[in-house]
Amino acid sequence: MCGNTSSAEFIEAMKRVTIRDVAREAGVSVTLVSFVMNAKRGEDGKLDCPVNQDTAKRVLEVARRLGFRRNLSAASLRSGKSNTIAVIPNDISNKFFAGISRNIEEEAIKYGYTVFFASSEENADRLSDVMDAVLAHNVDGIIVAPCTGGEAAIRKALDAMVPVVLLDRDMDLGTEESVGKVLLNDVMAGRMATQQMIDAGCRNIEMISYSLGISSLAQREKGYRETMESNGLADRVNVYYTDYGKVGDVEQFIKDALSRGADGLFLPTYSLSAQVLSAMKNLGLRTPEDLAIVGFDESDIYSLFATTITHIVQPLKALGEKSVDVLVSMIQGKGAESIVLNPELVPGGSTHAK
Amino acid sequence: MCGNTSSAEFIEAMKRVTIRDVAREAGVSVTLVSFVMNAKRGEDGKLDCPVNQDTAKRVLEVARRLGFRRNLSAASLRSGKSNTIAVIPNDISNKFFAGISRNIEEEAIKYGYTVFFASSEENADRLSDVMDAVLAHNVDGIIVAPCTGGEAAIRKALDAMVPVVLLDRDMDLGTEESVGKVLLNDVMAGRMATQQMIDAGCRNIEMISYSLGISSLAQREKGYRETMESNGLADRVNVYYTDYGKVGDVEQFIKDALSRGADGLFLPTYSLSAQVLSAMKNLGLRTPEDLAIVGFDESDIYSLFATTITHIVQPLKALGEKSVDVLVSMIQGKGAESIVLNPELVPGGSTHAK
DNA sequence: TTGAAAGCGATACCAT
DNA sequence: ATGGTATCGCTTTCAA
Repeated sequence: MCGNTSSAEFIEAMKRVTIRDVAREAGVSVTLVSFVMNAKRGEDGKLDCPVNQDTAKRVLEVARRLGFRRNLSAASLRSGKSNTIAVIPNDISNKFFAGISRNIEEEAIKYGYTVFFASSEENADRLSDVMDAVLAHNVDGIIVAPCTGGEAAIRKALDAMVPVVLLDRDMDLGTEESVGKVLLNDVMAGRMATQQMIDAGCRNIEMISYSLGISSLAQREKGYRETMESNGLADRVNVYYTDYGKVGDVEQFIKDALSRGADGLFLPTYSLSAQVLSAMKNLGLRTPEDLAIVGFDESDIYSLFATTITHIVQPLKALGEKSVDVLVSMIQGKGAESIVLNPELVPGGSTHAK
Repeated sequence: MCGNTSSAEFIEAMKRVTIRDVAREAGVSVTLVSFVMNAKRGEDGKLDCPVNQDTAKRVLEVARRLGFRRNLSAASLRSGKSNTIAVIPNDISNKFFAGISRNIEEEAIKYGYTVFFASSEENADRLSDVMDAVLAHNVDGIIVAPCTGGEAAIRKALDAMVPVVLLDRDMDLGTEESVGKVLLNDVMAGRMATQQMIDAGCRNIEMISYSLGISSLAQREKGYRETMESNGLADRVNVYYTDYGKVGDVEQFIKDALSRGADGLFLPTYSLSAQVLSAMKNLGLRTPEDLAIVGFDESDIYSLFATTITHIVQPLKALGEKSVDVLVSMIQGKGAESIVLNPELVPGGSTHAK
């Protein structure tokens, strides 16, 4: 039951089973046990290490019987690697992250990495603390969706020579060459959304955004502005900035927008889309009759609203996979790549021509 | 700029700064540095360790200048503690977890713990792997929302003497006494939902659930059955089970339910609620006229549907905080507590009396 | 208040 | 194919 411990009173006080215990019990050296425990299985099921297959089998059996579990702290201390990567989204509870986390995890497993998530909660100080924690844990690499003011925190990782991949949000760190990037073509997203409404006959298209100072929002806005300009609608451009987390002022904005003749609205995030749809329902407004709408990210709300809502979707699977690919190749000493992926527009009733 | 390293070519090859480097540079022993680095600040801002305040300040200053960062692998190896707890939700991208993760994190920080998240993705094998990973990382405790068949994985943690708190879902592990629990009063949730529809005049109330075999769903169903029975509607009880992740059969079920006279529907999870609302919209059904509805968990969809939807909300903040409280007290050697919290019903138009 | 030294449990180098 | 042993960076007695 409990290996060579015969008296029940020892069970409670049982110390952790170490590689030495296994070695002694199996009659081999710790070196051998270490080899066996770290060997990956070849496609034939055999262990690909310089150890006799029978010895290996015996070691494995003893380890299982004794309940051996590798102590990663020790391994990491000695080897400097932990086979662990950290993922730090700006907000662990948001839509974008919910959709991408699983893809990241699955891709990481393929490379043999374990993934831990820790949230910065859109707060630079918190990001700094989280960064200290993951660096203290000797992670081999970090995927981060940085929040405003997070430069210093990210530089910590760079100073510690731990590879970093920026996901979803770009950032100027000075030492660009050493940072990987996996981003959405946000300008294109802004263009697609705006053009869709123009094609539907809208002229006075406005936009609501957050005053967060993050690249993705700035780029989506850029796409909106460019498209308005290239369609001769430069003078109709209007962007309203609300605070992240603040609720309520969106309703007033919509009323104002309508009173000045707005006929279309671009919403560059899921949460803004949800707020606006909710406000429109409260105000008894319909889309596209009263206002054309293009939202962002995937959600049940787009199909549940009275009219289905046109929205921009991000290639979450590709974003997740690529961020891991880029990070792993950096861990392996290759250079930092930058990848930009294209969004897609899912047409709905909210941009039907009137 | 870089401490005592004067030549630029050394910067690239700079090894990790250790406690010894700090000790040498500050002219003290490593013991002292260790004391200082681990000291917590008292309320007066002074360090509460047996070290001269001036010496301490000097050490701190040197550590900062050299860019010292504690190696948690070494600390954890030596001390056996990591000041880290792991949270393993059944699905990192689901509604319940999204709402609770922040509360868990904030409560953990109060106790000085770092938290890492890792998802089991509703899969027992995956949970087993994740459990190996977090145990290898020497976490001090684990909060887990177990998936079906996860007993063995959880027992691993128990065997390793790492405290475990079951969140959201109960589970029979044999050795009950050593497992903490923080659960919702799911029976009450089922009762509240059902009673609300009965009060609105419904008689033929049905329920859709998942064939997942998890306690929370079973208990919610129990509450539904009990309430139907105590209202003399035992013969009207009908529960349809769909597969988690499967989409599409809900629409057919609704049609069937209506054809046999159903007038109310209890949806015990968010995802079921979303599926049903979507199906109802496709079918052109209205609530409460065609069917009364009670959904689960908080979401934008409940206010965006043509009629607002009555739903049951869980005390996410309390669930998150309590799970950490219970875990920490277990880490401190106190006994395992079991806590059950009550749900609330948020009334909406979907259960207005007809 | 301070320091010397013994580990914690792996890995990795060097033998054999 | 296998074994001996010196580390990795920190905490933790025990002494001074």
